[in-house]
Amino acid sequence: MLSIGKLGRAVGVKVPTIRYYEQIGLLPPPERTAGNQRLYGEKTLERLGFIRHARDLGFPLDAIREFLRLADDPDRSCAAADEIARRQLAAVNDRIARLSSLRDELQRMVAQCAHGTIADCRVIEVLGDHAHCAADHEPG
Amino acid sequence: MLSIGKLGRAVGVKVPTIRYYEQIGLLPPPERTAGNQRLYGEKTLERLGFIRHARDLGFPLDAIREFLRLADDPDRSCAAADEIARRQLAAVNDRIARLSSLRDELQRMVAQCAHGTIADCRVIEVLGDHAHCAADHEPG
DNA sequence: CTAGTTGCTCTAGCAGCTAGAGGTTCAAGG
DNA sequence: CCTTGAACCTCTAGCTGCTAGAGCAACTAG
Repeated sequence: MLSIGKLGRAVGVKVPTIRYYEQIGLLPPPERTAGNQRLYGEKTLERLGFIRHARDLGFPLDAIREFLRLADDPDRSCAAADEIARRQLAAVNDRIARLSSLRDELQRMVAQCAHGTIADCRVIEVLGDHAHCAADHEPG
Repeated sequence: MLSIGKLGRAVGVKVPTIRYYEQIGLLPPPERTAGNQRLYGEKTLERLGFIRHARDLGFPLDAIREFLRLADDPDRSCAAADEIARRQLAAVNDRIARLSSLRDELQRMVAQCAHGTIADCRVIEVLGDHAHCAADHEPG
């Protein structure tokens, strides 16, 4: 059995975060010692590892909650889990595309900076004037 | 002179957001009508356009605040603005790299889903077991 | 002139934690 | 066995960047 600190260190999640996950119902209320301190077993270690990993991958807590409900009921169809993963994949592709055009613009900004005074520097101007923008976002 | 609603529509920023920017000092307190309603001129339109554009590009408000301070004082060296842009560029490249490995893993997850029950589905398993993870994040 | 939209201020809420106060319990060393 | 200090407890408040709502005042079009 692990204390909350050891669990946190084992999984790479901070102690207040674990308590927060319990509070919002992602983790079940654990056993307690006689002195009211939390005690965790293997199952919670795995469950928290799953949560941490999914968070690293950018899944919002709501999606993780769905995953966990599915995992708690393994006879149900895989389609739901698949659908969540597909949705996340689409969102990630979208974010990559937006970030790529952002990167292009930043590179242009840095390249155009003449290393003189602001008056000569295009960084501010590029950011202020939409006409100089190569990104995919719309004006107005 | 523009009302707050017209300014918002012109720039693509919601009305409460404009008031919020004023509250945190990104926009100066504007003129008011006799009836206490905000009135904006060209300068604020440009300034808000700048902010909106920079937000779209993923700059945090603190970085934007820095940019605006520089723009308000155009005799200073460009180096600071350049430095901010470089920092942002590095951060963006980092985010793109992380998202790319995330995309790979999600694609793998989706490809491995057997469209059967959860018991056969690797989505949950891949997320739970770090050994199946090709991403660059560390366990523990 | 009146109706309907837009504006005002203020407070509270969202995600996903993080930090602090003020106190208790546990584990290690002597 | 006792002490010390780290780790734990609960509770509240704060962070970013807004968004939503209440309850009211002012502006604009017909």
